[in-house]
Amino acid sequence: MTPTTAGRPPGRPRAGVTDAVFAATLRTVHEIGYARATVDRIAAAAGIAKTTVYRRWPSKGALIIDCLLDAFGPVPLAGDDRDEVISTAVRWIAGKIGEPGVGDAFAGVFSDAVSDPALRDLLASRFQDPYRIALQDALGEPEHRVLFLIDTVVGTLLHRMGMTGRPMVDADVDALVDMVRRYFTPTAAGRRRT
Amino acid sequence: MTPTTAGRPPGRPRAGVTDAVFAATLRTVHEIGYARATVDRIAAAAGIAKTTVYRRWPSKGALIIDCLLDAFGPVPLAGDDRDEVISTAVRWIAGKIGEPGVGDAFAGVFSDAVSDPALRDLLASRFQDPYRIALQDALGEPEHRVLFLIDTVVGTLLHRMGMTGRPMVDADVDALVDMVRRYFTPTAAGRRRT
DNA sequence: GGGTTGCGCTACCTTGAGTATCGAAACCAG
DNA sequence: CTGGTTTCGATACTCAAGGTAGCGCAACCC
Repeated sequence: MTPTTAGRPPGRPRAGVTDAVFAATLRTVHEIGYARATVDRIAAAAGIAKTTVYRRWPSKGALIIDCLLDAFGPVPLAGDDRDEVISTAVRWIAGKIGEPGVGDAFAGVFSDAVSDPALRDLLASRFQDPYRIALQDALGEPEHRVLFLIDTVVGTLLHRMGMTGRPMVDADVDALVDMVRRYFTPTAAGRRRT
Repeated sequence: MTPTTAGRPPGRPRAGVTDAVFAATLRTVHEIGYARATVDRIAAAAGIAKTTVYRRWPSKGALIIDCLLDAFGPVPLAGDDRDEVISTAVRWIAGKIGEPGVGDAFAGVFSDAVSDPALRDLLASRFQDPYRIALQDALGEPEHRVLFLIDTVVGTLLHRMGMTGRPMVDADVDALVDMVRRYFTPTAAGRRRT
């Protein structure tokens, strides 16, 4: 969507602030934690007014979800077989959650979503579903198996993040990869190496 | 501590309200969700004043943790081998989380703990540690392995609870048991049955 | 310059956690 | 029965944060 395309609407054009807001969100969450990262502070960190944030996103949760979508991007589905696809995907999400601010923000929205059905729906439809569908296609697994895989991997990573405040260390990520690989690749029990 | 033991202190004795408060907590959380289950409402459901709750527990989080400790009780560690001990323990916690109100309350405190370091410490020391130590003893595994086991099992169950609002169905609990059993009982890859 | 829309600012509403205060109630000792 | 001590319930309050409303001004097009 270049600025000159398809009949620009009248009036003052919107300032391009989304990138600045996303960056400010992750930075603020990383520095002072999710709870203290209020919309006010995030807006201030981005150099704009709180009201401008609420003109773009209907709620704090929606902002964080969009921020996470931007931070995560599409899931890499590289690999010759399911074994490798799963390993790659698990390591990818573990790495993303380990990036400064991302894990905290993820755990934070998830937390808020627990007791906010509207946010839960948003999280499921806008965030989880795209990855779920991509994984179903790549793995040829039914929906409930992929949902179980996501519960396992994301749940484990978030639980560690939530209980310790830090992302999972590499050695435990290796263990996680190993565990889900063994379970989802029936014949992989014997071939321990890539 | 019977009432007549060891020099009762002067003044009006405390009313025995903890059981009523625990019951009211689970009931309220189950009926209207964690976020709307305010301390005010819980107190009202228990038939006492909010101030009385705060005389017993220093924060809402502390109340919920005590309530969960009461609801969970000690982990059953039955079974002849590690394989069975793990299965029993996993099914036990899955069942507890499935009880009305318990899973919601658990997911709720966990959520709050994510961005509240004090509550996180409380959750780790008062709730997780006793079970972790009991499992270390029963399984003869080092601390980091048991922590990984807990992350996996609890994380998966809470993620499902958080994303769907409902506890995990039995078939998926079976899958979870299967997965962690395979990983934590190296020789179990061959003997698929109990 | 006129029309239209976005921005920053300030003030505000609401909810919920947690605190302070005060009178009344419950217990014991004498 | 009275006094001392502690707890209870009720009310009122503070504080933080999500979210909203309104206003003056800025930026764009014609």
